[in-house]
Amino acid sequence: MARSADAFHDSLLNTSQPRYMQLAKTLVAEIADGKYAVGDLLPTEQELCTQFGISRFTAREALKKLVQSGLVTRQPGVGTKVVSSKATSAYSQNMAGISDLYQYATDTTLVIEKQEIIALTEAQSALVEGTAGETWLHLQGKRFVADNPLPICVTEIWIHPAFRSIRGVLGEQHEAIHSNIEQQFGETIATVDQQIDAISLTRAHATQLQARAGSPCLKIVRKYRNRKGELIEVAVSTHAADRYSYHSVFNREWRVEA
Amino acid sequence: MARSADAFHDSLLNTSQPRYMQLAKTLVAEIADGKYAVGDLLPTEQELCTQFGISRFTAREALKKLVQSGLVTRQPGVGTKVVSSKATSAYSQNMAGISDLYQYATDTTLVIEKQEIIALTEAQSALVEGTAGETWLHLQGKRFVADNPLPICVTEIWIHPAFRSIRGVLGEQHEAIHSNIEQQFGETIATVDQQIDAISLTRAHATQLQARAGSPCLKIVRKYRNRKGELIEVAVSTHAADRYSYHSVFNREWRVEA
DNA sequence: AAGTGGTCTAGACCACAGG
DNA sequence: CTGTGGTCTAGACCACTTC
Repeated sequence: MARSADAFHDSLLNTSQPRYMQLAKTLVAEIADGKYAVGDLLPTEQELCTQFGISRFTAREALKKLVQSGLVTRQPGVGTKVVSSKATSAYSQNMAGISDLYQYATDTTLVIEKQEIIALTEAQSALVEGTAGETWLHLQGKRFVADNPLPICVTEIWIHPAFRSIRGVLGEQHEAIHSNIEQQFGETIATVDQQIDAISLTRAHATQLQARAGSPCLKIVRKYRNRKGELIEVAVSTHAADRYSYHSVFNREWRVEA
Repeated sequence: MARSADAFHDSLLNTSQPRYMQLAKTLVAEIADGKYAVGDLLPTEQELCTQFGISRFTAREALKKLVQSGLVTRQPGVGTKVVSSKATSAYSQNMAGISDLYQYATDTTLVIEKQEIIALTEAQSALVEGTAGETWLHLQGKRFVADNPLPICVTEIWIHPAFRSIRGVLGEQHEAIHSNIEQQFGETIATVDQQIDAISLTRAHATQLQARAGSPCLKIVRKYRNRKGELIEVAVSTHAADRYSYHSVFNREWRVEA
């Protein structure tokens, strides 16, 4: 314990990050290293306070991060129990956070077939929270997985006028479009909200997917926002039902409300 | 502002919930009512403190809830901006964690119409990760929302033999079945994994939902597990596409990254 | 310069689980 | 009973945005 506390205090020189985040990383590393095994109890809040010379608030903020990562569960009167030793469950289409969206983009291939700057129609302006007539960049393509020649979905993307000069988004993409925006413009995606619906395949989409018109499909709309809440990109994906399935895992939070 | 603050103080008599949660619900309601429109700034933390007579800690905890719900974004030097009013025609469920599953169960009504103990078929044993012949409790029902007489989904539930003696799960349910299991048996649900697919409505389901057979629908399979990873309950819900929409928000800071 | 949210401290009381 | 985590207060300093 003394060793990790020393390492922690050394890291306090790094002012780039808040203390609770540094403590969270320290604990994550210790769990990954096996210092605390699955089923073990982490030090209590009080112990963390004295060991690391921090207030209870800071210790709790750090422990919150572990709970949100699904590494530990907490219970009044019991303590903080380790339930998993790895922060991220690398594989499988597991949507637990933004990072999984990046992973998804590298695991699959998006082929952009059309790229044009368009003036928003009324309907489109409602979707992208803009005003009709604004000139957004509109992309259209299909997403493929591994060897399968059949696309898993057709994707339409709208990009805010400020980023419509984005380069290199025609043809095969092996990383996310929003990742491109982040790199080329220094913009950061802070939140993504998505909505999933079941709809009938339109004739046009059916042709592109080589599926039967009217068959069920998953329509996923993802809106990418910066930390100001401004809409940077909207992606609408229409998935052939038998080629795609959405999966996610939730871990118990610190609080249960009735 | 005086009215909402008064209503808030009245609700303080309700000790069933912490203050920050009550404040969060108050703000969510005010956003839904249009008191704050999309693009507006919410009161600052300082204003909330004085208006509601709470400390900054409590105000911040409440605002965190709104951020997690994707309703607002926050920025130092600027304020708390509304980015969504959560107003949709069809019932839209927001899933950010397990607690939202409890909330969903209390916001809607599940009517269980059939309850029987069955021996697993081969197909069922694969679904519930048991062996054929095991005797699980099988429930069947429909879920309703508010005044709408049309159900939003039909639900089938399988419960592990250890908990098949569960009581009070026939008729109208206003809390989650897994919540019942937790209370009656002291078992704790630690993780939930769910899978979402689009399928065609079978004739039987179409009749129950009073919808058209063959129309698209969302099929959601949720598996509830305890801390040991053992499967406690499996719920399969088939949603009429035009009555239900799945929504979730990812925030950048949800994960601890090394 | 003024005000915002982000971080942090040092206290406090509570419900709950365990011996 | 003691100790746990959950909630809450009243302060404080900071980086940042906006004027």
